[in-house]
Amino acid sequence: MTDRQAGPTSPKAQNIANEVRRRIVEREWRQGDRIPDEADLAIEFEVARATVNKALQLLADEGLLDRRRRAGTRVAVDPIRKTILSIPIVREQVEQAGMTYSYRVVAQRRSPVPAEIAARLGLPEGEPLIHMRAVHYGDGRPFQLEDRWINPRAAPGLEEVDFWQLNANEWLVRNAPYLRAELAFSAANADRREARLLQTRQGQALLILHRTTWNDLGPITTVRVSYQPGHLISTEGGYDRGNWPSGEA
Amino acid sequence: MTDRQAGPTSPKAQNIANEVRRRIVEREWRQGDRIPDEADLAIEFEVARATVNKALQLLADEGLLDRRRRAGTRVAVDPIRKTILSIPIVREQVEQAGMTYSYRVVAQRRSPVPAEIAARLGLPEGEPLIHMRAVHYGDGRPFQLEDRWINPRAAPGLEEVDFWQLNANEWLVRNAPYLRAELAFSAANADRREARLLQTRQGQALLILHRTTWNDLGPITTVRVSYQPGHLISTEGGYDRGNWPSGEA
DNA sequence: TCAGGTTCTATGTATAGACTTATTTTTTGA
DNA sequence: TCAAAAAATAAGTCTATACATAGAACCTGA
Repeated sequence: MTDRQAGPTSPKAQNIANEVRRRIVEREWRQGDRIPDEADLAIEFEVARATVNKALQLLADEGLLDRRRRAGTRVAVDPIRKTILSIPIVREQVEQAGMTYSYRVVAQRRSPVPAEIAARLGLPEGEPLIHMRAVHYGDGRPFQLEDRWINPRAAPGLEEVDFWQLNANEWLVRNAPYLRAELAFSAANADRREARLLQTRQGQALLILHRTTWNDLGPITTVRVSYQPGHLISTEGGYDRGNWPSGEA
Repeated sequence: MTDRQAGPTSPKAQNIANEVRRRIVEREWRQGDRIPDEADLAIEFEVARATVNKALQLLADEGLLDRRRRAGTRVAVDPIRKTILSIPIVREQVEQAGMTYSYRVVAQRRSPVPAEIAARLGLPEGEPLIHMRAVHYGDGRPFQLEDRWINPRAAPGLEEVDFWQLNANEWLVRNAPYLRAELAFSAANADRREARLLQTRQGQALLILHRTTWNDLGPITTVRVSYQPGHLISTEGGYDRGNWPSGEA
């Protein structure tokens, strides 16, 4: 009934997901509770079971629901905090902030990989990789610093590239798509070189991002990014794509 | 034909997604290229269009594909790095590391909210909130430190709780599910108090996590977590759920 | 030439029905 | 009593079909 008077079009699965969220937040359904099964909800909401399934899968992906075959669907006891984090390309990030982007390679050479990095990549120690250090600037002020190891065996076409001119990150992103990525955050005190390159003082706390990527040929690259002091990496909106219940606040 | 001999069962949509990934990584389909439309792929893979749609949506969510109505599907030019980050509950994290968890409240009182926090929460300055500081330990050694502001108006039942005994984080997680969350990372030098509580030296670089959550009643809580020196927060597996192509490496 | 409308097309979403599969529950039998 | 076998059930997946809709592409005609 009231077939559709909800103006702009509201995807049913979204609406159902929102309604379920509401019931959870409103504590009609409490943590650990079993909720009605898909078939029942399909009847209640007057939709096909597939639609309910889609909605509930969405919520399960968010960590709000636990679903198990035959056992049914329950409100997660520990609504794990899953967020989608997207690491933008530096240049875009800088330009989006209205600044002029520039890039400078500080060092680059082919060099046998040290033990620590080799372990991270799963390569034998001493394997010759390309090592480079570069600084990214916004309006001439240092924005981030990268210390990167690249495995030429996993990045065909790499040898021809002149990284003194081109941004390694962008070349890799555009030319060596990866299958798997690992990402980690930590903090470190700026050492003397970092302090100099980032134009800050030694000992300053820096946010560090480690990223390693692989394709089917093996590890492509591992990079340690040091951000300028005070930099914030943030994610927003706990939930993937999805409109909010109208009265969002 | 060859109806099903693929042993364990492989969800078709997953397989298609993997195959598309392979074609992208293998550079059969290059960044910016338009790929065949759903109908064609459905014919090629001998599945229903809905199945292709599911696979491609998955890849679009990962940021590997750009899809637009009528314009078709293209390989993303900047395969944005989207990762799912899940922040575990402290206690579980500690216990999973095989350590004994403990928790100590350092300070707690009702207090008018300072301007900075008020702004973050979208509340008027001076609103009386509950402010608390606590340390989480693993095997008696400080693991993380939290500095939290709680809005009792958004967390009914809060007044009765004795946070000197109970873990605020867990109580909130279990009793005040949120609709929206904001999360941010940064780094900071330990001040004198932090250094003392974390048993480290002043100036030590610390990884800081800020989290603020809302429900339909307004902001619930905002917390600043300082991790022990050297702590790493990592995410793994660039892709959501999804089996890997068999020869993953 | 170009603003405005029209057509067309690839994706977005929903549907009913079927079948699969993991698990729980129940039953059976030693 | 307890373990193994059988039944039941809820989610997981796929199919075929339908219609909606954004947005290119193509037409107009002034």
